[in-house]
Amino acid sequence: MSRVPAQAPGGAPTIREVAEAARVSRATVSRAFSRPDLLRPETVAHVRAVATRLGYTPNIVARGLSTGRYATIALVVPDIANPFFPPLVRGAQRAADAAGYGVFLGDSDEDAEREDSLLARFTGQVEGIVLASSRLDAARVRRHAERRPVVLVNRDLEGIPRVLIDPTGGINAAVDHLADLGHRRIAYVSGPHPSWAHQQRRRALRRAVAARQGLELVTVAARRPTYDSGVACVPALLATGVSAAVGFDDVLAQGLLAGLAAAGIPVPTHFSVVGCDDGVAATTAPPLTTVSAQTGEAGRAAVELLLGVLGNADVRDARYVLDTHLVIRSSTGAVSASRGG
Amino acid sequence: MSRVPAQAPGGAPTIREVAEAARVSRATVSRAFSRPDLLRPETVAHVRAVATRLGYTPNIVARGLSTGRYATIALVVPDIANPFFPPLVRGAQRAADAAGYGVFLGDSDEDAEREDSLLARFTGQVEGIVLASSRLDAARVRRHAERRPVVLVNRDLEGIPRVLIDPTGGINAAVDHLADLGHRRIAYVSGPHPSWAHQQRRRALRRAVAARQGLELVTVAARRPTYDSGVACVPALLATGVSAAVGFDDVLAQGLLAGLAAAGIPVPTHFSVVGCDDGVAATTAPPLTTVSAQTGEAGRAAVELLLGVLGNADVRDARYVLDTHLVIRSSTGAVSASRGG
DNA sequence: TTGTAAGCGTTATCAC
DNA sequence: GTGATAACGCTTACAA
Repeated sequence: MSRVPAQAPGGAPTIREVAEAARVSRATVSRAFSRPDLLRPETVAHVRAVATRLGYTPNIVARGLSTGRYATIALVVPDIANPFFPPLVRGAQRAADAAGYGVFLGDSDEDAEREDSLLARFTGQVEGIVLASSRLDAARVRRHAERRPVVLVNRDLEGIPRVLIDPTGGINAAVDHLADLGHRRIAYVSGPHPSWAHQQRRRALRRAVAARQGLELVTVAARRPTYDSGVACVPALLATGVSAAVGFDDVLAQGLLAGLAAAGIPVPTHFSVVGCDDGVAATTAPPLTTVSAQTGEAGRAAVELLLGVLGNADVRDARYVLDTHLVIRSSTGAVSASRGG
Repeated sequence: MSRVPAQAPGGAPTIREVAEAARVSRATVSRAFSRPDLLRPETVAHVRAVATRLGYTPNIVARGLSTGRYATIALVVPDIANPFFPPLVRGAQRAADAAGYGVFLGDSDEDAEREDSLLARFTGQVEGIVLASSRLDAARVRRHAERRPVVLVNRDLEGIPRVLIDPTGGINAAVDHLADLGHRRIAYVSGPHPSWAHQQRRRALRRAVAARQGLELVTVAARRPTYDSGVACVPALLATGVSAAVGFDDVLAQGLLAGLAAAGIPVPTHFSVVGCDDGVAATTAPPLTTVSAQTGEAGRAAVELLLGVLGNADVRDARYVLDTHLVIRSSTGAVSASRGG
């Protein structure tokens, strides 16, 4: 067989060349890297020296083919351009890197079919998969989880390890905060209905409001969790007569801020807005009071959970819950006379 | 030898099992997928049917080991959390996916050493590399380019294919725009000195200002291209007595906006701000007038260039230049009486 | 402690 | 048109 050498340009040296140069067998070279404890120290030193001189690095792909350990995981997100994900991706990639793992990134573009085909493709070449805010139905997620270890982020499926961002703490604090400021009627500007995060946030809000005397919650449906959609929601929001709103996420809340400004309603003196995620909240105008989530930590935790599964740790049904807290900035204030709840 | 099977959970079928079930040789199964034109149509159909029944998919890693074609590229960025990169990553991943390639993502965390080690790791398992806004010195970039095909984004090294975002068009338009509004003295709030993008923007600004009568450019050094740094720059910016500023990027410009607001300077009536990139410009308050770059397109183009190189297209010294244009929003206005240039 | 050789799943060469 | 078989680069029983 004579094909294009795998390491085409530069022709990276193989284990065989190192073996010949060091006058040992290929097995010995292999062991000098993967099981040095089995070799005489001098042998290890000698082989390593020769390898370095030749610029040899073990070929991870070939090793993977032999051992089944590809040292690679996949991370699939619905939309890397959504500010929620970059910190998560960063945390995940960093944790993987620290463990010597490479990360395949997949962007499903919010599309279940696309996500499905990305996963099908990855299955053959990764050891495990982190699925963040999956758009797949439970059955399909489980199907993939049968073929490869899967860790979910913000999706709660029994039997599949998952890291969940629990909005309860932050939402409770937000409702307390708004109540303290004198708000009585509060709106939730909703997220995408099938989203786990949306379900959780809505439920947490309902409970928080129900637990406090004299508060009322109304829901305003946003078309999509985008800035533009937030802007567009403002008339409907104002029509409800509330004096404060909690947005599904920061981006939506930022749109609310812009729409309110356009409508001539000053924030926070005449209307209060709370965001979620703390992704862009620090840089809005005014800076958003928001339910802060540890997004990067979620990415990190998901990867560590996955590595745990791969290392046979019995975390089959792990459920790692990250809590949230309220960060008070400048988009919330005392209820005004004109719009008191 | 009896090790953990490569496709551990679920045990994906191999080419051998399909061959046996279909009563043909492994070679025939292989050809049914990679060179169906060499087989009788009925054979192809039969093999494919059996494969489907068994749930067989060719193992990309094994194929890669045999052919040297891993169907995988690497994309390395300095900081995925910087809003400039997510659209680029998205464009790149999409283009790669369309060509059947997987994307390894690396985040160098703005650190050259880290970037170096990421690249060392990727070299053995990818066909080529896209290096966006590399923090590596030219020598090191070239060293990597010797081992694997590399395409650069926003870095201009002769002999290495690159896609460049040329700020000239947008900057010229921005200077015209500001001049038309009556501004005479304009500040450039600078980016990181070693950055190619910064060098280009500064040079384009200098030229644009020099080409027009009665304009003057001053430079204000930002510590880093961040929101906070933009806020912190405002006193120095105001001390220069200019009436308008162009920020290195949108994030920095957004900080300027916030700092100006905090200083009680209304934008755009008393001060004008222009950003760069058009990453977050549409959602600032007020919405930023900005030099819009086709970030996603840059990612797409880089990948296609790389795939071209891999397909032996002779683009060794390709230099793909994307131009920019000015998007006028609400952060620029006529110079005020009090701060006229 | 080290070497031999089989095998990971695929493709390419060469027969038939 | 299809089948043997060696090879891709590496790891790992098993022997020595």
